[in-house]
Amino acid sequence: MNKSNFFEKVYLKVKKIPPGKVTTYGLIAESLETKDARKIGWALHINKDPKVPCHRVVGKNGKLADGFGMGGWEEQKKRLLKERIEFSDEKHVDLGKHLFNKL
DNA sequence: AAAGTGACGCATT
DNA sequence: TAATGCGCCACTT
Repeated sequence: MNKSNFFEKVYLKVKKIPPGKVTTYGLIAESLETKDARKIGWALHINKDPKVPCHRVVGKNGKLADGFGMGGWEEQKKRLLKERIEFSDEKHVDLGKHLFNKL
């Protein structure tokens, strides 16, 4: 049942993201003292916990994830828009205004 | 144990 | 600018 403590750490970080803010895989990876951003996305991919705002986690350049597990990046974008988060492109969040780097 | 996988990141072509 | 390759680290089979 417990995949690994690593996942919990990821979830913990993501859960700390306040509404209206976003963060990147790389930033979370650094917070966890690792270099692998892939693990972050992976942890969120298998995640089913609605308490984890995975839609607030984007790529380095604010890019949304193609493989979002609930309907694709379009669903993610919809949620972000709901939190007043602005987009610089269809698939890119405006990190300059909403980046949360105080994990 | 070895090989394969993965919602990324960065360098190079 | 876009596309491709390689690296990274933990998990699954």
